[in-house]
Amino acid sequence: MDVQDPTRVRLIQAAGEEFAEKGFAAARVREICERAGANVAAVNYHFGDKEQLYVETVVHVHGCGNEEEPPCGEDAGPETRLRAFIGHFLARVLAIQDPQDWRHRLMLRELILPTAASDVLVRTVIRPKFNRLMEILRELRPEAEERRLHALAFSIVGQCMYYRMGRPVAERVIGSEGFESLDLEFLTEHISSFSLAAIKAMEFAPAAAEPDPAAAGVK
Amino acid sequence: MDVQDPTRVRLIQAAGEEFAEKGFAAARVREICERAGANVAAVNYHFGDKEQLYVETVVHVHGCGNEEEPPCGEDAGPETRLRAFIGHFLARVLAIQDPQDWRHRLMLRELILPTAASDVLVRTVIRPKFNRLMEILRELRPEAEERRLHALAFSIVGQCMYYRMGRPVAERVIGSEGFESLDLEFLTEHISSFSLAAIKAMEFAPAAAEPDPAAAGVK
DNA sequence: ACCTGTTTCAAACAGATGTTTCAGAGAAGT
DNA sequence: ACTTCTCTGAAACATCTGTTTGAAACAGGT
Repeated sequence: MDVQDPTRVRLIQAAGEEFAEKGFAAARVREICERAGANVAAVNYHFGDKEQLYVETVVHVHGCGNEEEPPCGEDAGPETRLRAFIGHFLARVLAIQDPQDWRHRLMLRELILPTAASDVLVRTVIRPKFNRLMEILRELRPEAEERRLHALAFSIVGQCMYYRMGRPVAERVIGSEGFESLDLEFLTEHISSFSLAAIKAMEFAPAAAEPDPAAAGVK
Repeated sequence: MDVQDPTRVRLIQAAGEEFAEKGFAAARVREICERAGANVAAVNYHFGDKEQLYVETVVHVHGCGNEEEPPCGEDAGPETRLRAFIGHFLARVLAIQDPQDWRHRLMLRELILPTAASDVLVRTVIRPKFNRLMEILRELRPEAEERRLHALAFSIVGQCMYYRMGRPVAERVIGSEGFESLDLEFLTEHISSFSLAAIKAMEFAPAAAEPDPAAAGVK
């Protein structure tokens, strides 16, 4: 938030912090303008109204969100690529603790309480990333039907995302020192091993073709 | 929201819906009072102000949240109990689509954006449930260290919770018809099998390369 | 110097929002 | 009937919120 930046980008910066912290409804344009060192009228002059500022702020996140690409070549095997995917995903998820990084917190809000702006987000950022994951899974289990692949992908994404969404409560449940010990390296290894073990060992029962009626599978 | 209910409980009911839908900041007391069929002054008369109404509403959720218990006896094996746990958890998670059921949506907001009210929630509802899961996992893999058990528990909880938190974006990514096909029965089976396969097959490497000590002894 | 289009600023505006006030209805006890 | 207490109702209040206005500052071109 340099002073010499044009007002427009200072506004987006300040708006990002404010929206990420308080959400759209609770954010105040006066506070945003104060943070940006601009006049109250600046928002309406540059963006029309509060809502359009919000949309442009969310959209701006995507532009900065695509920068990093998976640090793993396409030629590697599916296992390696899945590990890289999870590590990359987790790294961004856990970076949320950085108070400077309002982009992820804003993104999180968008994901849970979606507005019109999140359509763009899904199309440009999330769906491509999701499709890449689906490709890896398809390589690992080519015989799995589409629905099963979706569930597999969500199982992996869900494990990672939980450390973003569930962080406040998880920290209170197991204590903050216990939570701190779950660092990036350990979690990457854990979720990768957990998921790969499951993917490789799982039997995809079509539905009724199981002889044992459910719980008897204890061994 | 019966008309003959006392104003106080009608207010909490209406406030729950409103808060769950729009969040604390965006919720309007006039709207709440209108839904409750009460006067605008009712909120301040019965609860003091908007914030205390919010606290009492959240607290009220916990009272109603404990009602249901796991539908599975304690004498069953850990695998059966884990399946029951996941099924029970998922059932509540997926019930969020019920527009009548504002409690879970409100709870979700509390978990992500925790206020003072969520301390009570963690202590009375979440931690007991989490501990029950930890017991099951300890039975399945008694040799696992505490940190690993936490990660395992979060992997399971994360998979389930994703269908609550990530629902909006997941629906847009794979299409609503694809999402609909992931019903309670299928997801319970999937997450249970996925997690059990992982728990049984996973090798808990402390860090360095273990030759093959206790980990392989499951199968 | 003059015009022109752009940007900033202080002030004000209209509407919404949480809250308060106060008169009075209703019930219960004496 | 009288008091007392609890609760409701309509209106008003003070403040906050997003937005607009019109003048002024600024930069660039002619």
